[in-house]
Amino acid sequence: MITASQRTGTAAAGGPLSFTLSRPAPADGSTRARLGHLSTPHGEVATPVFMPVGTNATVKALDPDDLHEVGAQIILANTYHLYLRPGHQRIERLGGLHRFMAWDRPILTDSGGFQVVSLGELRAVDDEGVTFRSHLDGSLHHFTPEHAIAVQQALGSDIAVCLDQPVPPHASTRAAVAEATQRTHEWAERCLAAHRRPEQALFGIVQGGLEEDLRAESTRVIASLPFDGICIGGLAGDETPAQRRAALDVCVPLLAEDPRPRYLMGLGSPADLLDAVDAGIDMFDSVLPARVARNGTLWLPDGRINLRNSRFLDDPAPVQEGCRCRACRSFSRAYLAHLLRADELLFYRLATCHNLTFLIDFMARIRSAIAEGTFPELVREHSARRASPIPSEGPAE
RNA sequence: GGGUAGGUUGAGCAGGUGGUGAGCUCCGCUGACUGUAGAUCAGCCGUCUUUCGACUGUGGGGGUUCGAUUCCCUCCCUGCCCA
Repeated sequence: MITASQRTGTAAAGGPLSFTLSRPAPADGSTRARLGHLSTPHGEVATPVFMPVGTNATVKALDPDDLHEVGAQIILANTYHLYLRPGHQRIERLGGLHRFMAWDRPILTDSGGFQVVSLGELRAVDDEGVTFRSHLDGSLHHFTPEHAIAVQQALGSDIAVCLDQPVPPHASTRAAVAEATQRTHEWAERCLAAHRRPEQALFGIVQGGLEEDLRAESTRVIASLPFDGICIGGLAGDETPAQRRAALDVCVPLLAEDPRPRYLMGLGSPADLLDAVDAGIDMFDSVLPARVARNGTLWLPDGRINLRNSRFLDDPAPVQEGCRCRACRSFSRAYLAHLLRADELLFYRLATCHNLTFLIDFMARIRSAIAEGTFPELVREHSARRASPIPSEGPAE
């Protein structure tokens, strides 16, 4: 086994990434929410943080200026996608991912582990690695933990992530979860061994499905390795919020004395983030706000609206009164509803700006509540709002 | 005026040469979306009905027939050609 002292460049050794807690979770146990500070080669990140997803070296529909305006502190890009196109070596030749996409702040690269699930029929897994059939041209690609690390090193992200094998919650037997989790652990060690870039942090991933003992074991195994941070994977599928919370309440207490950041992979609804911060999570990513925006749904403090609904065609109000985003500053719901129907490209940009601004501001609000010690009230306020019988039309406006 | 091709559910079409035309694509309406094979997908989209189902509907009117979108008569409308 590799220990922290054998690796250079880990958090413990004062390496590429330091994580300091400016406000730890309170001792009274009212919440596990905490305030932290990530320091990376490309700048500082206040946690809890939401990371917009830029799979193909772009957050769809936005450019870096938009991302700055929206308030993105760090974004995620995808190893698998960039490996297939345009190729990690090409990006390396062109000066690395930051330069390639003109993003000067931190980048976290996902390993491609999630594609083990999302690509469905297009892949096969064995102990050695994953065999993917490219979704672009059908060509076969063998992806090993070592390969996943090599690609991420070529991309030059601030934070790399281990190749893992998530298990989709539906139709997963305990035996399948156990096997995938065990494999994830073996791959974690191989990723550590393959990782050579002292300026790049590396996070390990906890799996274990919804099996409490496997989650706990996985947490202990991954936490015992000298990673710079701990990802919790496999919890953005079709499990219920209660199941997710239960899984987090297994993992996080085992990390209570652990100084490293905790990253819950793949969650992105406001309610999910609030609950997971309460459970002690520091980092998040999700395609949800951006995808949902492109498909016409915009988030509001009291719910959401679907701009496809005909009632917005005559609505002169901004999407959200008082919102600082460029959509709300200049345009009406009627205009956005028109752009959506007319299939105009501007819609995607404006809608994405709004939802990302909304979520990033929501995280800022969470951070200030933690700072002020009022986070439990914020949680209570939101759960009361959700339980309230007044909004009769479900989660709508 | 003559010739010719047509008129099908909001639009554009398919089909149908005497045996029950509600099929497609747009548009429209609604929903879904969580480490992006997603600016995507699903449902609905003549009327009534929660469903089952019933009814209406092939430009209008008439005729032949057990039965007409199909055959006949007549009228209307549209495109093109010729005057």
